[in-house]
Amino acid sequence: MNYDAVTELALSRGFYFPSCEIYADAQAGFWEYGPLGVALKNRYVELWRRELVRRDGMLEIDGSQIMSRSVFVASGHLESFNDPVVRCTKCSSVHRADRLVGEVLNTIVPERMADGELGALILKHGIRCPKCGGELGSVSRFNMMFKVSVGADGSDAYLRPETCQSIFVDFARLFKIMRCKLPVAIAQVGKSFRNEIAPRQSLMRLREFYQAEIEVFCNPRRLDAIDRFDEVRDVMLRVQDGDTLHEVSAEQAIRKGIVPNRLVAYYLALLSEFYSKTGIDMSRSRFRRLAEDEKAFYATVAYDFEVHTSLGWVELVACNYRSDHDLKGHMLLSKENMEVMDVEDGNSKVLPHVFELSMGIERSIYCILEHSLQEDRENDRLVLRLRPYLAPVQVGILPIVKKDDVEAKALEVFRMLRKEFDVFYDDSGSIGRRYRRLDEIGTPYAITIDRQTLEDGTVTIRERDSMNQVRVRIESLRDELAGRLRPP
RNA sequence: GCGGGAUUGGUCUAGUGGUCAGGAUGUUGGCUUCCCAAGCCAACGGCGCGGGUUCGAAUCCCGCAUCCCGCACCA
Repeated sequence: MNYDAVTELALSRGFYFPSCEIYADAQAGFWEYGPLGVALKNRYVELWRRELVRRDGMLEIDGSQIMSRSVFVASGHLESFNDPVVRCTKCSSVHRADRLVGEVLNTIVPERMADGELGALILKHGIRCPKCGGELGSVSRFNMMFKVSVGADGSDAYLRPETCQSIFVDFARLFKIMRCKLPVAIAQVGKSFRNEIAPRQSLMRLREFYQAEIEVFCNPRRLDAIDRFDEVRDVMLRVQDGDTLHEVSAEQAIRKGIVPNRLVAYYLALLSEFYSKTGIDMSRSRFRRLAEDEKAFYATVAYDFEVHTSLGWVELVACNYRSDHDLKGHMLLSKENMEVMDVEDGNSKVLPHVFELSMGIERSIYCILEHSLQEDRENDRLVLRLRPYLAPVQVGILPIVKKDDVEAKALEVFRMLRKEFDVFYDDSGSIGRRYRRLDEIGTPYAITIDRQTLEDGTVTIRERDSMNQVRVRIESLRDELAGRLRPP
């Protein structure tokens, strides 16, 4: 389906909707999860834990969202998490100063060139507005971090612009107390905050959003020494490099040099296996290798996991090789030693490098919804074909008619199941109407209580996708449902 | 932030100055109904915010906000 259909479903059924919408001063880029959205998100995160955190033996932390100024001095965000811009004094359009200068002078402008220097170059070469030819103003910066003041004296701190900084500042302690050996991965789910200039497309570009991040700390001399690689050597990867889409196994990707080392290939494979279980159509996905000018300021090699939707290609996960950018920065500023021993490398001291998988949860949720929502013309219904283990409401409980004895029995079944499963009891409207309502929110199973139930203690389980029904005994319902709702 | 379009019950929408803002869908209650959006009765619920023009504004003007598209940026 498309963006409009997903948005309409989200608004009308409570997956997500704009924040503070009853007030006129509500700001763009903030959205709330409604009841169904929370449940879907929680199940998504649980699958992420299962397929990545537990599978790989990662450590998970939950850091604070407000972090001290020094963190972002060390990480480079205060310096680099912004773009130099110039505004035209005539038409007031805004341009990237570094790109403009680079284009006109036909050179590459160093990323960290000072604003004054850029301004001087603009003056010296008489660069004017490319749109209207007007005179350009002075170079300024827009930092994307939200500044907050803490305590009575109001000292500066910032809302973290990416969750991973918590992991980096905690690294030395965690490595010691958790008896870590390289390579080790530390994971975190939490909120990040970016003061986007133009938030857009509901869940796709938010100012406050969830990330699930994984930071893999590794010895840069041993990037091919991953014994776990054997588990994924046959996993197929779709890697886009320039104009070429390679569809290869993880093993072939290494042999053909499409992915630089086994460590990167291993984690791309884990990610690929994870996403194939979310219900996203993997034939509409790719790992796109980023060109030099597309990468974040801290990355040396970067792949974006992208999914094609009605909005075009959407970036769900940034996979960045951050080298020792962060640990080195924090080590220099904090004086905390971040070097660790690598016993596998002759007991040498090493400052670990980092490969990260930085996942946008809202974007993932959106893609799952768009790829799962289908119009079933034959049966005149809208069906959200979520994988059963991701569905917000897992089971509908429906008395076939509203009659005392049938209702009583249905309520009995409902009470029996409600603590173990997310069940929804519905006795209003015709049975077909109730099935349709459940289909639209992705409920995989509906249990119907009818007259036969009163006679022989069996109920029907109706499957959302096939609309088929089977009869099972009430006593076996619990096991039956648990089996059907278990992740693969 | 710039340019363009839009904003009417939960959702989709009709309505371009003048009767109680109409419909569809939905929701709630009732009747009917034993397997896939049936029917009947009743009820609920709306003009994004602020200012202006006018005897009178959902409708015209201005400002703001939000949403959508393009540019730019990004998980």
